Amino acid sequence: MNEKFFSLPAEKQQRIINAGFRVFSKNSYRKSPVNEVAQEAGISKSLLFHYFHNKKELYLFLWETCAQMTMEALRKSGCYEQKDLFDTLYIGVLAKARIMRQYPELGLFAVKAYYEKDPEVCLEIQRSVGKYTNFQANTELLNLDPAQFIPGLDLEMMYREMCWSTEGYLWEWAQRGNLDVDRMERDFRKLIDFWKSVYLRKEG
Amino acid sequence: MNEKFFSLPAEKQQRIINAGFRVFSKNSYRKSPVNEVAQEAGISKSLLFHYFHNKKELYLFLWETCAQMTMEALRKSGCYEQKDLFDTLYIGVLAKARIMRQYPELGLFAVKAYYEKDPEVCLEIQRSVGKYTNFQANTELLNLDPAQFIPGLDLEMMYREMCWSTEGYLWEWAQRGNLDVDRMERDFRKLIDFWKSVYLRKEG
DNA sequence: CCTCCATAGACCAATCCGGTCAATTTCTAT
DNA sequence: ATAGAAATTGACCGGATTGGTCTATGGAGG
Repeated sequence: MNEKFFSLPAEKQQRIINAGFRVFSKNSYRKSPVNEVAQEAGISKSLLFHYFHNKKELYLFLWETCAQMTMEALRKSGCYEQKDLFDTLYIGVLAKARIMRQYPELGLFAVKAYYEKDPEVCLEIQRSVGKYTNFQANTELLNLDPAQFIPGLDLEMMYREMCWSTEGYLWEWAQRGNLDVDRMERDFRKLIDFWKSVYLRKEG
Repeated sequence: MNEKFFSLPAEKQQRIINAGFRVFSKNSYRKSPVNEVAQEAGISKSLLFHYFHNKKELYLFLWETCAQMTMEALRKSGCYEQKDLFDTLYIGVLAKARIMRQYPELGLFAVKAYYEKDPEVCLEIQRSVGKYTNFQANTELLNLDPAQFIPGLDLEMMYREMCWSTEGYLWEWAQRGNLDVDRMERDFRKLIDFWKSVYLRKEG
């Protein structure tokens, strides 16, 4: 890719990246016209091809950017150093919300790219995933102290249930297409409080 | 549409409908080639156009079929007459599983069509939705007896959380693209048992 | 052998798509 | 002000795709 891209005013870079996320998250790789990306970004197709030699390069750049930004945001949010599961979760959500304010479709793009099956890019994506994948894992579970929770609770089930719920919530808004980040933050605060009220052992 | 379609052997009708669900659930209306539908159904494009005069008609037929089948399945499953929330839920899931065995992508198609924004079909879809929408509603909540549940439980939150979780679960599999219905039935059985163990007031 | 009719393949015109290029505008340094 | 470099664009191209049509084929029934 053309390194001059990074000399562009930040706002313009962001507009282009966002347009890419949006278009590629709505359609499969093959059915996402570069043209549309340019239009949404408010620039000409030629200019886009000036910064990225071809569609594939643009796509892979978006993916790499997406991965980098997510990891960076999570890392510096400090959510990994948290002791309490719900604190971890909440801080993670806040971090994600902060990204989504700048790049609303980043999350959707990530998932779509992760499951992309087009042979033109699929291999590269998977290879790149491999590099990062060691981290996250569900290390959280290891640190859980059963004494904190109501007796007999199936901790793994609880965790999976919470993940699904989160995905379901985000997906619902993604379909509608007009995710309101403030609203999301509030909803998640309530959701997490709900979980605490249900899963945590009552004090006393 | 050409009524002769209904004289086709059931298995062939089903194959065509399934191909339609699959293609239209993967891409937006505009980017779903009729060609692909025909191929996936194992027939020629010409034949498809023989039964449905144009793309729009095919699409709208699929939507109508999808809505009819879903409502019919839910109605005759008897899940609406259930008293217990979790029984209702479980029977509903079983009913949905039965549909998904015949039409794996029906659910995905439904959501995609519901949120479709293409002006060529969007209006008709919404009009059709209006006809059915009176039903479902969240009538379930009205029949809930708080005494059944653990004290202080936010019933509405619980219900929404369960919905999100369900959506999240289905979505995750949808992305992977290889939903195993048996597996789903088992997972949901476990999920519902988990909810019961957490939300229901302990006997005694 | 004739008649339907399900079915397919070739075809068509329009559009779309990735990508290029020459031209024009804008910025910068003198 | 002006030359030159860089940013940016609109026009363009060849090939693929798409919705849809038309004609041909092949088999079942009489």
